[in-house]
Amino acid sequence: MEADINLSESMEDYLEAIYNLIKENGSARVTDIANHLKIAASSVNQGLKKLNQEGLISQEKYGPIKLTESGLKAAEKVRCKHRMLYLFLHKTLGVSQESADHDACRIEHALSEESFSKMVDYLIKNNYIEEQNCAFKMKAEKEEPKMAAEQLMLDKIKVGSKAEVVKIESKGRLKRKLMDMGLNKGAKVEVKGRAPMGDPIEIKVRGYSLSLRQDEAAEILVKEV
Amino acid sequence: MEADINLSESMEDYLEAIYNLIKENGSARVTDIANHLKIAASSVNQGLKKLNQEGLISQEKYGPIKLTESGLKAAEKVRCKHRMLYLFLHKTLGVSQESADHDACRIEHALSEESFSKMVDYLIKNNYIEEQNCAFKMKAEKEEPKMAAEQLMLDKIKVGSKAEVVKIESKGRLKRKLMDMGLNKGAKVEVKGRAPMGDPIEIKVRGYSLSLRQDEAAEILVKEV
DNA sequence: CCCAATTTTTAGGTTAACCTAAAACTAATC
DNA sequence: GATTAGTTTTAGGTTAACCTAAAAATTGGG
Ligand SMILES: [Mn+2]
Ligand SMILES: [Mn+2]
Ligand SMILES: [Mn+2]
Ligand SMILES: [Mn+2]
Repeated sequence: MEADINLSESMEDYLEAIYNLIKENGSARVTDIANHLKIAASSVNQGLKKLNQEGLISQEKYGPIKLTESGLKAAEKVRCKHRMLYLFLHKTLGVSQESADHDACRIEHALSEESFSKMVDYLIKNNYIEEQNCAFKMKAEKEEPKMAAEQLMLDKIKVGSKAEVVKIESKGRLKRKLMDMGLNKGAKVEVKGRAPMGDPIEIKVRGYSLSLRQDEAAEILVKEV
Repeated sequence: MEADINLSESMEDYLEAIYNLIKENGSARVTDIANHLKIAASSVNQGLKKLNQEGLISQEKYGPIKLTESGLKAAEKVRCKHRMLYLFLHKTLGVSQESADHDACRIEHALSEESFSKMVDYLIKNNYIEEQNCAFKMKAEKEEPKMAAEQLMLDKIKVGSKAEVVKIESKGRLKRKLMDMGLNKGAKVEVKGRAPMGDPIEIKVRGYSLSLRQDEAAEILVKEV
């Protein structure tokens, strides 16, 4: 309900793609976005720079793409408009899935807040959606598909839980070291124990047992399994 | 139903504006279009050049802007989409007139043929429009507001009818002469008589009686009153 | 550690759609 | 006919959003 800086259609599409990719794959890479939107990777890269400047994503060179708070909000809004429009076109008007989806992704950028909220009302009244499921916030959605299995840093995982490595955030030597220990993307890890001050964390990876310092573990992005 | 060269959003808006202005004022001038779309006249001028190249309008330097056959078709399609969307947003969803109109003029460019025709079906079923009134051709519309009081050349006006000068198509000396005779824009004329071969046409303007050669009369665009 | 494959970034374009300012032209009056 | 006001066009920009090709960094094995 605040400022809501005017985003261009492209910027909205980038945000939506990032949101969807993170939800599906756990991460949104430049090439994934490029394939999704059918544009060159270098164009995506430029777009991301702008989103970064606007504070909608956080991106360090070669680093993973994350939505900031305001970026997430904006992405959800676009996605919600897209889904509303899709439902309306497909379910109410009987437009084919392909056309409905295609048109929805163009119209989503042109729908004012007023029209959007009136359309939500209409869809609720006609039982195509449930009240709390979409109304402007898509609350339920945040929990159900869970934004792709909760992502957090390895040092935050509680003892006994299992997780899968998504990305190693650090660079250079440390990254090398961690990867050489078998902490590659996709590797399954289990947190076996933690010393009193949290400092050496004991994990099991690919059968091996490993001790990690907390600051090392804090560099490893994982998703709970 | 044919080729339907891809028009950009801007080009569609130009065509729509031209169509509406001709209908309302009898002519579409560069400045009118510019005011209507809230852009600079020079930008409109550039846009018109492109439309001209595409064969959608016919435009000679400093001359009047006319829609060609295909331009008219394209303009009608855009206008029809605009009106459908407006009706849907305003009448069905209850969106305010301003928002409905504003959104309609953005969405009109994003609506596929399929979605458009399904929406027309929907509006017909819900009695917001009549079948032949809009279905893709807007037939009725062409006649009712009559594309602004039938425009034709003065030599085609039948004896006894009255008309109003819209534009003098010729240039230079002849135009000067005709204007000096009082045939300015807005002047009311009455065709009093015509010689056997149609040649000298007798008209009355601002009280005076005048004789015009047929080729002179053929340069004067008028609308019937 | 080193290498090849992949990914990301940079460098250097193009195009559509705008803009302002100034020039060229037209309209209407004196 | 000349003057002035208004309109249209040209000239010379800017910006967003793309592109291709090449450089730089990362990934995952050997
Ligand atoms: Mn979109
Ligand atoms: Mn979309
Ligand atoms: Mn429009
Ligand atoms: Mn419109």
